[in-house]
Amino acid sequence: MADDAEKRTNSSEQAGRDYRDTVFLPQTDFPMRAGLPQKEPQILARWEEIDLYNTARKTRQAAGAPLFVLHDGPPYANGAIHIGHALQKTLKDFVVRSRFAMGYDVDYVPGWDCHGLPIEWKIEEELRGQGRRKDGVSKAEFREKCRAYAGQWIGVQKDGFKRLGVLGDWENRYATMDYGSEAAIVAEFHKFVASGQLYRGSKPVMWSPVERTALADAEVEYHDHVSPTVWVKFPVTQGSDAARGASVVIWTTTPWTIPANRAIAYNESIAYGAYLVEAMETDLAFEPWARPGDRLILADKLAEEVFKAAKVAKWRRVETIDCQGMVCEHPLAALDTHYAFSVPLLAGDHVTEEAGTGFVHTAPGHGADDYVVWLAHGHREIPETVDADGAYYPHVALFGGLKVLETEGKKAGKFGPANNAVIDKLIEAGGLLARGRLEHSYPHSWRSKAPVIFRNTPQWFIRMDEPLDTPQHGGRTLRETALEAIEATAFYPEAGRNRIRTMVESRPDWLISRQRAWGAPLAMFVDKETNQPLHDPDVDARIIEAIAAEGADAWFTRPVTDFLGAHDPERYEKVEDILDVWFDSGSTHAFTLEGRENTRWPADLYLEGSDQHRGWFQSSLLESSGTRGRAPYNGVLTHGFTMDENGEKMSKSKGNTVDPHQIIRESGAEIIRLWAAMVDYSEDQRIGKTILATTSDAYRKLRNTLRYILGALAGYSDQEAVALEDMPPLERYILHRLQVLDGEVRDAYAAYAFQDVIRPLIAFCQEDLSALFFDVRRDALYCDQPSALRRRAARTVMDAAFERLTVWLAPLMPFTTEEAWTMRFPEAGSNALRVFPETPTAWANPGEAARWAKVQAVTAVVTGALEVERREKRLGAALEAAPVVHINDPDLLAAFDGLDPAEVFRTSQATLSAGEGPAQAFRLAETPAVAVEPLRAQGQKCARSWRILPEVGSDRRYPDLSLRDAEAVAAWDAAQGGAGA
RNA sequence: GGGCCUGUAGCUCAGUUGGUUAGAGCACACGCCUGAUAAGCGUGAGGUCGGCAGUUCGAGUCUGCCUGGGCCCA
Repeated sequence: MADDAEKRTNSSEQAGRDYRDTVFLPQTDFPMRAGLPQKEPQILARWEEIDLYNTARKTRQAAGAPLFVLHDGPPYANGAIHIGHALQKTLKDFVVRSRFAMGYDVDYVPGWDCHGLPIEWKIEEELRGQGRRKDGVSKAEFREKCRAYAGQWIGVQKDGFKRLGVLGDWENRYATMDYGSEAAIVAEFHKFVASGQLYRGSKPVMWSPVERTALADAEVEYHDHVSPTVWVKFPVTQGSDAARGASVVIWTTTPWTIPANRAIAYNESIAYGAYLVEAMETDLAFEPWARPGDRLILADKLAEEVFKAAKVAKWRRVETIDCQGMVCEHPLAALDTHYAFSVPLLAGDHVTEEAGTGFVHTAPGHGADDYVVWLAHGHREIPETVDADGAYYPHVALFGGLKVLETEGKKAGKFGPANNAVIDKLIEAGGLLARGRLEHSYPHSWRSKAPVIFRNTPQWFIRMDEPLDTPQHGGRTLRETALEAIEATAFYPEAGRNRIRTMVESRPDWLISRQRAWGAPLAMFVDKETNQPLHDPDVDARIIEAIAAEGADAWFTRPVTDFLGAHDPERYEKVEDILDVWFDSGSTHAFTLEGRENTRWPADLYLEGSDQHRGWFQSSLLESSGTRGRAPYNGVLTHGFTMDENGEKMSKSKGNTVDPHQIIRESGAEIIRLWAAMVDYSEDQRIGKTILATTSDAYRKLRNTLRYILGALAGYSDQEAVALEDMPPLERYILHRLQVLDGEVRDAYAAYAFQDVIRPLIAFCQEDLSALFFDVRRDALYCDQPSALRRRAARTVMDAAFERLTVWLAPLMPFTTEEAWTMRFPEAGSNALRVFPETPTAWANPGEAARWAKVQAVTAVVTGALEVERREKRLGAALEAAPVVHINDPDLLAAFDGLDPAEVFRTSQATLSAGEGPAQAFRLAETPAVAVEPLRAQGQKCARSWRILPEVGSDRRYPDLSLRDAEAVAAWDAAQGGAGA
């Protein structure tokens, strides 16, 4: 308070004139508050107007720039964009814009995945809503509805992506449902047919009775589900003496598969024994199915558990059992001769003794392991027991027509009567030992959420392990080709290589057929006599031509004679299955990187979420390896998933989702972009309120730095520029920092390490510019004459910093840098078209860097000393101080050669002194050679610069100014026509 | 249940081949400034480096186990 009063008195005594007008304060229209939600759409409109993407391409092409191809992984055209989309498209845009800035011609065609079950399901839902049954709608109409639905979402998503500032060839976006794409996909399929990589197999596949379709692994999700469990006795008919008269007990959660049973699997490393039931539990509410005297064969480790379930109170192990060569009869054999076949015991490693009985009921048509072990023992016949609706075929004795799952109405997805019917018959036949219920993880359809079953179906597969006799393959199998391609690909991060390799090494043949409507067809004919696909290039050409003209519908609606030509229609079966959507997306490279201008196959980069190791990276790899003998990409970059603020997965039910539209509405797309730039995208990232607030703070720091530079550069032109050799040390240091950053920024962008761009740049703005350069140079910028070398040098360096910051940050923050650039250079064209400017190597100056490290160390002691004075209320502003700084280290002292210590310390005056300094002087442990006496500045306060100097008053024209300020005002007054005090 | 990845201050991240009291920016608290002002400068507080055990003279860094989280599969 006393100080304030004193200051007022001082200034009022000398208040001859208000010098404010003569001070060169920062001047700019660049607002401190961004107003991004309003401003971004204006900038987008401007980009649209100048056709930024194509202009950039043409400019680069005219300059003979090298090509960079980023091939877009197609999002599914269903639903609004979520934060995961936003992250991914933003990262892609970082790549596109940074490659443009590095001088490349960048090809980026956004695309959409359109076919498939989720859209079919939506349309079915829509039809149900209208009270129409799917059967009452023609396939053509159904597909038309799917097409319209996908088209609508492409529009919505495209708008969302463009709003994020994503640059690309939106006009020529690709879609897997475009007629040309469908034709290309089918042409790719024909290549597999022609090279003999396709075969028709019979295999139990995941089947959804509710949707009447086979499901890919990716279409299945696991949920807890309560199933009935049964322990079933299979009487032994062949085996050791101990085994005969006993029953092998199996345990299953799918009683309905018992009619399909053909074998029992056991494990040779499990110990089995024959057990005699001696007594049952008493006081049971029901009559148990086991009886004293029963002889049961079980894994020793599991016997107790089984007896508990069967309510057996007392039992005795009779003998060790060797399962090899044992044969049983089917538990329903007594009820119907249909089941009068032998049930062999087969050894299999998949059998464990963790739960059950140590024996696995084996129905080759209803389980993957069952199928494998069945084939491994030389069997070929796979019984077909259940139809597409999940009902037993009529030929299945005792159960014909019964449904495993309900498929219609409210009970759709619930168990049908099959389970209970089988259990009842088992009881009747005396084959049931015990029953129960179990909650376990069970496969469900990703779409309908209904349980799925394993069902034996004829399907089309691409072989993984057949040696291929084509020029590209040279006898290698598809698996070998793909594995070699993985080794030839760059992975960011490197761990992705191992991940996809493991999957490709162990994956089964590629099941590509689906019994659905909305997709590209397996457009081929099969010879009914040989069961082989028809190979006729003319037929294929007619198919492709028709699909290219009319879409996939042509295959389904045109008469077969249109395609077959001279071939006998009676002899050929037309395949009406459609292709797995992964085959579609795996073929995008074929119709996006080939047959277009100014692009190249293979792509430089595929960039997707880490889930796509199983998905698009792999489907593209297999498709391309099968047809072209290598991957369609040279590099693969993966990002993690976006979690909530606590690192937990987002879900609508948890209510922890973050909506990109809301962020855009409240803060702007730039904030999403900056967030994406600052996090480690290769791992899972987090987003939420706190994190977005932190991001906005970082944004403000960058924005204010640009704003201050813009303000300080008001009226700057190149004529003012100072040559490097005339620069003061501080400016040389800043130029050195720019030179270092130039290399760091280029390297980081080249390696897609956006964090390594933004982190150093934020630190540079904070530490070097704001806290050092701007703070030290404020006095010169505000008060030196425009002609003063010091001020001109500072502005020259600010110009260099502005030129670089705006372009280095442009790929990450295109909106703000565009705003700043056009604010300063309205006629210079879009900032987004600029290339990283060369930064002279002559700017590199490690000597200055070393000097300023020392200067900063000394400054820290000075500020420490002043801080103590402030705390003691002896000092306010640093300009009130005139510290005496004792430096007992010649090296540290020499760092101040050519520097004005008062300017560096931002005090009014300062004195450097060699030597140890008085004992009571302020010291810091880190810099023991420096001792500071924080004296008050003597003299009068300059009314213009506010520095306190003894010289104030010595220019009689301006008695309240320092000499420098007096000269500056004199020049100012002269320029204004002599007006003065 | 299996494969891969991951857990350093409130937030985002650094921490080279294991080596002195674990760093930065932001946020926070306090102070200064009031000519970058819904700004700027400074000072400070804040971490048993997910946990346990081991290897080592020495571990955030290496090994094993456990635990939380994620992706993919079963």
